[in-house]
Amino acid sequence: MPDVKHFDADEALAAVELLFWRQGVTATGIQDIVSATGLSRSSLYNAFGSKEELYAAALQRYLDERSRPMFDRLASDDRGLPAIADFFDRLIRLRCTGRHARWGCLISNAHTEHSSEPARLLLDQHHGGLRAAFEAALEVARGKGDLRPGLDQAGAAEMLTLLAYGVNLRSRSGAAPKDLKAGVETCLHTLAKHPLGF
Amino acid sequence: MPDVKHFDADEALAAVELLFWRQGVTATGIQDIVSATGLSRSSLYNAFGSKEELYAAALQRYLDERSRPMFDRLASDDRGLPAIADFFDRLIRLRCTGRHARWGCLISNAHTEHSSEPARLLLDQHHGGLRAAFEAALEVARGKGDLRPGLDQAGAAEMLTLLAYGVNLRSRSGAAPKDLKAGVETCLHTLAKHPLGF
DNA sequence: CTTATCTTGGATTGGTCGTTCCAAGATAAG
DNA sequence: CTTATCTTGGAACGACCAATCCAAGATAAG
Repeated sequence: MPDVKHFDADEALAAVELLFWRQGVTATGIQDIVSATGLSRSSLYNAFGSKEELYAAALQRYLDERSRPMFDRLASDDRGLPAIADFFDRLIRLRCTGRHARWGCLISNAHTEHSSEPARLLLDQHHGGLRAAFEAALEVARGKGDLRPGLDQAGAAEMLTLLAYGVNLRSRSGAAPKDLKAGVETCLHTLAKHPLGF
Repeated sequence: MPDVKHFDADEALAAVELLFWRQGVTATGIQDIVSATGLSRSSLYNAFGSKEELYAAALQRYLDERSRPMFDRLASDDRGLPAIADFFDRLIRLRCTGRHARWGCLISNAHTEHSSEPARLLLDQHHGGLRAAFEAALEVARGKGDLRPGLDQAGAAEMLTLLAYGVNLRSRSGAAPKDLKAGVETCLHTLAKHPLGF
């Protein structure tokens, strides 16, 4: 008896995610979403509820589909410091070139825009996830004896996380990749016991 | 013959600055500005032009009245590394406590919201100003022999600037001051030649 | 006071905001 | 096919958006 859904909810959410990512929540109207998804207002509200809920869903999708894979790759990379360097290389390339150049990071952007408590929790999750991934990579580096003696690993993980946010932010205003790279590379050099070969 | 202005333009701009700082541009309506300044729409548009121009003026005021004094203090502080540590101490206190707690930095926030080219130039000015101040402090530290040998000072200045943006961003979502401090302190320790006494 | 000029408040513009509602269309079980 | 249920598109809601305009008020020189 009951009718089934006539569209792919996640496909629609993916389109919404791109809108919020590029333009922000407040600058994105429901009409923009209707146009981008091809769905009607009714279907949208029926499937996702209010705009705020839609935003939260988009944040969640970004965290799961975009951030987490980056975190996991970093955390399971057994190279230590080179893994961290690789992470930042990819990050800067992602932020400065290609389809999403100058978009920044949806989660970083949300720090300025968010309002609801569920949204804020997602930001903390993102922060914790990235920080944990850095800690894992640092622990590997320590095992290899690559870390500067006396380094506070927890503090270093927090520092690297804040640095990543800085990269995300500045890239949105068109910061030069070479400047971002210079800042990151100096940071990595100060973590290492011996001069790095990259 | 001509009549004179009946209000203090900078006083009004200061109120507008606070609104944009706390709520962002898009979330702030002209009506909010009318209420906060006590001025009429006519006076507002007559004195400042469009909302976009008003935003640019607020950014400029923030840069001149809030950021620059911090930069100048840092650049003219002759202590070197302790000057940098002091800068971050003040920054974190400013961002996490008091009247503007959890507001972040208007310029950092603008990275997500800005649209016009004049606004973007102000962001670059801010970045360059802070970076130059860090470079000056690092140069002092080098003169004292406090810097780790082989450190790239330009890269370190860029790193510290990105770190400050990270602090600004995370503070808006209620990051714990102790976490921010931990990240900053580790960063400073890695810059120093010898263990720091603070 | 007269007069010329600028300032001011309030009404008003056309447009867009997020959201709701309802009738028409689509679907699948019986 | 009938029937019950869900989906869909489009109209409509009141509220607010940035911006403009104009008549009335305030001001200061002569």
